[in-house]
Amino acid sequence: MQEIRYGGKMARVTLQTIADRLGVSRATVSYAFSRPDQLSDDLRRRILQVADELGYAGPNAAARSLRLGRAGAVGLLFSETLAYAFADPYALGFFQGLATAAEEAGVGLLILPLPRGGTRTPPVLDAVVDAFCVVSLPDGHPALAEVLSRRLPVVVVDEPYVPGHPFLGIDEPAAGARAARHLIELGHRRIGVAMVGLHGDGRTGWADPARQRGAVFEAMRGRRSGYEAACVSAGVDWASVPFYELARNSRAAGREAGHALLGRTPRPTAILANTDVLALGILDAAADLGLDVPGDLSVVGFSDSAAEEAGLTTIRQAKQEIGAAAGRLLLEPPDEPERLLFPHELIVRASTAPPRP
Amino acid sequence: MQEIRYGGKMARVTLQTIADRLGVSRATVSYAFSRPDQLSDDLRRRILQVADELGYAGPNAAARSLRLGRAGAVGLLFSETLAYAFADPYALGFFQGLATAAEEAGVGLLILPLPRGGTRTPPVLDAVVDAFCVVSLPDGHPALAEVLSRRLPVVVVDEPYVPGHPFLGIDEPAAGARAARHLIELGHRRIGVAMVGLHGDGRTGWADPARQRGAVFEAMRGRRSGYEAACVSAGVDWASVPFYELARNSRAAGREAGHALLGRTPRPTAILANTDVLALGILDAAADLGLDVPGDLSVVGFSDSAAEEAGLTTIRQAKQEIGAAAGRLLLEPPDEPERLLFPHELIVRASTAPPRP
DNA sequence: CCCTCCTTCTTAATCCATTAAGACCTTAAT
DNA sequence: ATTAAGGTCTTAATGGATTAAGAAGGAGGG
Repeated sequence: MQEIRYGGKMARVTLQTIADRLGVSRATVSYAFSRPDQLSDDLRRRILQVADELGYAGPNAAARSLRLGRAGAVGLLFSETLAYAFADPYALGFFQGLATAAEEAGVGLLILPLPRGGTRTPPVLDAVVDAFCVVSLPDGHPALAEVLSRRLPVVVVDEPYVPGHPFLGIDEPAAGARAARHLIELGHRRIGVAMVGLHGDGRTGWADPARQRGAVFEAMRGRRSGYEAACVSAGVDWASVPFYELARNSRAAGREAGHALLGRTPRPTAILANTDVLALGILDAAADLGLDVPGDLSVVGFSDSAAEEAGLTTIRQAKQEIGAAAGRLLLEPPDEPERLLFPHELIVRASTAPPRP
Repeated sequence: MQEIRYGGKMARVTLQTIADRLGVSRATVSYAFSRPDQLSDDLRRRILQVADELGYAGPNAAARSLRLGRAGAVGLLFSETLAYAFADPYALGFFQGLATAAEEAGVGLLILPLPRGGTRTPPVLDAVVDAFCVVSLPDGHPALAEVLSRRLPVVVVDEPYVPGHPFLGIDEPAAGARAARHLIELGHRRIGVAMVGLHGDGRTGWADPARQRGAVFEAMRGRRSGYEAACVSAGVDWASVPFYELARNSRAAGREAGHALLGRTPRPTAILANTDVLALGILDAAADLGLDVPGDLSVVGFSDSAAEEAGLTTIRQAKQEIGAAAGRLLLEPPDEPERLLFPHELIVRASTAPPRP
C-alpha cells in the first residue's frame, strides 16, 4: 500500500493516531467509521473531523481483510494472456457472466497474471481473495498447484477437471461428436479437422493421432475424441483424416489451416473447426480458392461466439450462463462439489450442406 | 478468507501452528517460506513437510499485504456494468492495454463493482490494491470520492479530470471538432448528431442545447462542444442542429437515432455519432430507408473500434496505448501528475462524401 | 587456548483494525 | 431511595505474518 506524501514526510495516519489526538481509545475511532450507533453524535463528528484533518485514508483494507477473514474478491486465472482473452469471443462471453455475478454480489474480480519466471512476487500466493476461478488451464500447469495450495474454494471451468472441486463445462466428447455427426449425416466422408489449443508449445502444422491424443488441454482432447468417435462409427478411418493444428486462435490462423486442408488431394468436402474464429478463417480460405460454401465445402465451428453474422453452423454453448454459475459457486461454495455439464446445441446455418454428388 | 474444512472441524493452521509442532519459533517457519538461505536445509525440509501434513495454506495473503504494505494489485473502476464493458469495443481495447501492462508487471487487476445501495460491503473501501484506475465516471459520482479518500495513487482515464492526479485521454473538443470539420469541409451544412453517454438518467430522445451542455460525462461534453464549435464557425446555427440522445451504446440504439434524425425535414445530409457502434446503427437505419451512403448520407463515428469492416469514417484514438500508459502510471506514480492527451486521427473511409448537389 | 567469524535460530517490535465484554454514568420508573 | 435500563466509551484479545537485531554454538586461524 503505497502512500501519497504531500510535500514533506508524514507518518502514516491510523486509527491510533486519531485516537491519540482526541484522547479516546482506538476502538472508539473504529466505531466512528463502522458503527455510528455506538457513539454519541458529537464525538463521532469530532472523530471524523480530525480524521479528515489528519488525512486519514480510512480503515486499512488489508488489515480489515485480515481481521474479518474476508477479502471481498474472487480471483480469476486464465490460461492465456489477457490481451488474448479480451479478444476472444468465447472468453468474453464467459467473463460477462462471471463479472455480472460478481457485480451483483458486490465483490471484486481479481484478474491474475499467470506466474512467470520474471515476476517478483507470485501473484496467486499473494492474491487477497475468497475463492479462485480457474479457466482452461493445461494439464499440470504450476499455477493450478499454487491455487490448490491456498485451500480456498476453487471452481474450474472447462479444464482441467480437479476431483473434489466444482467443475463447469460441457460434455466435450458429446459436443464434438454432435458436430462431426452433423457432417456425417449430411453425407460427408472426406472430412478435415482444424484445431487450436491442443498443446502449449506453439506448434502449427499437421498432427498425427499420437500427437492429437497427447493434447494437454483436456477439453480440446475431449472435443477431438468426439470428432474421432463420430467419424469412426461412420466407418471413416481416422488415421486418414487430415488434422491441422494451430497455435493461435485467429482468423488468419484459420485461413492458413483452410489452405493446408483444402490443398490436399482428394480435397475434403467438409471441415471441423474447434472455434468459430478458426472457422471464419477457413471460410476466408475457401473464398480465396473460389470454393462455394456450402456447395463445395461445409464448415462447422464451435461455441457460437462469432458465428451468427457469418451464417456459420456451430455448436452453441451457454458461455454466459457458465460464467454466472461459476460466480455463484464461488460466492457460495457447495458442500458437495459437483461436475456440472451445461447443455450444448447444434446450430445449423448456411455453412453446411450435403456434399455435391 | 474462507477455509475449506475436510470433514471435521479443524483449527486454522498458521505459521505458529507449525512452529509449535516443531518447537521452533514462528520467525523460523516464515524464513522457511520466504528466505531459504536463512535456514539449514534439514530444518527447512522438516518445516515444509510438517506444513504439508498440517495442510498449511501458505502465508496468509492479507497478513502479508498488511505487513509488507503492498497489495500486488491495482483496482479498476468503470462507469458501466461489466457486462456492458465486455461488449464495448472501445472499453475492450483499453482493457487490453491495461491488462497487458499489469500482466508484465506481475500484478493483478481488481475489477470493482460500482458501489450500490444493496451491497453489504463497500467495494472501493475494501479493495486491497496499491492504486486505482478510474475510467469514465460521471461528474460527482460517489465512487470517485471513495477512491480519493483512500489516498492511493489514482489515474483517471477519459473523465472526470481530477486536479492533482494523472489524467489520460484525448483532446475531446479538438477531436469532436475534427470530425465535424470533416463534414463541413465536404460541404455538408444539414448535420444531425447522435450521442450516447451524456447523462446517466437513461433518457433517450431529442436534447436541446441546455440539456446537451448539462451532460455529466465530461469527455462527451467536450466532444460535443467540439462538434458545436466546428459547426458554428462554419456558420451553422447550432440550435437548429437536430441532436438525438441515447441511453445505450448499441447498434439498435443507433438505428433508432438514425430513424429519428433521418425522419426530419429537411433531412440531414450527414450525421455525427459519438461512437462507432452507434454509427453502425445509423447505417442500418439508412439502409432501412433505402438511402445510399455516402451518396445520400454521410456518417462519422468515433473511436475506430468497430469501423474498419464497415468502411466507417471515424476518429481513431489509441485505446490500447492509453491502457498501457495508464498501467505504467499506476505502477510507478509520477511525482508531477500530468494531463496526458493522446493523439487522435481522422480516418476517412467510405461512409463520407460531399452531399449531392 | 583464545579470538573471530559464520551459520543458524530466536526475540520482539511492527503492520492496522475489529469487537465481545465490561465499566461508568445518567435517566427513568417503582 | 432503589433498581433497572440505556447510552457511551474502554479494555484487551485477536487476526497472521515479516524482519532487524541479537544470541548461541561451532569452525577456523593464530
